[in-house]
Amino acid sequence: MTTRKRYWLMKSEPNDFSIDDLERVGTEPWTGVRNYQARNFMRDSMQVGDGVLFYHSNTEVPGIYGIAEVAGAPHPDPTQFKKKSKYFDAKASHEEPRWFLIDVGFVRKLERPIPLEEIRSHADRLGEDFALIRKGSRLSVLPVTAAQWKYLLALE
DNA sequence: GCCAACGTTGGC
DNA sequence: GCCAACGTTGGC
Repeated sequence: MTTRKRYWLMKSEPNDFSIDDLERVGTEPWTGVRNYQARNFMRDSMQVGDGVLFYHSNTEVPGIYGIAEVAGAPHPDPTQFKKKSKYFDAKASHEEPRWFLIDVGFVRKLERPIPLEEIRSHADRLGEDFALIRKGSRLSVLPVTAAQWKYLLALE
């Protein structure tokens, strides 16, 4: 059974992994998410072909910098098993993995980044429940409605 | 670098 | 199950 295309926003610190890095490598396994809500979105709700807004956090001008897509089915995050990784999780096992990820594929960079500040100024149109601008929300993987997707990209 | 907000851990 | 302590996120 197929389900209609969904939309997401995924945050990354550009010092760590930027939209330019994604353009270079083409596809990247989204390792290192250690938040259950974000994991659940990747494990349970994301489907190949879903749209992804690529967001730069912890940077001079935080905002949406590009478009990506879900490029692979969910599978266990290999870094949880690697003792030397900073994402190692002693409570995870191959039999019972705790962390799952999807692969993210490059689509395009935005002609013009959409700064968080500008996104905030459209809060009334985007809705109070939009997790990106909801007070206190720090989710690094979050759902975007089709209407929000369209509205945000119209700002480009 | 600061710090508010939030999530997780662990003692009890 | 409560909640204090701690760690992390991420804007500023």
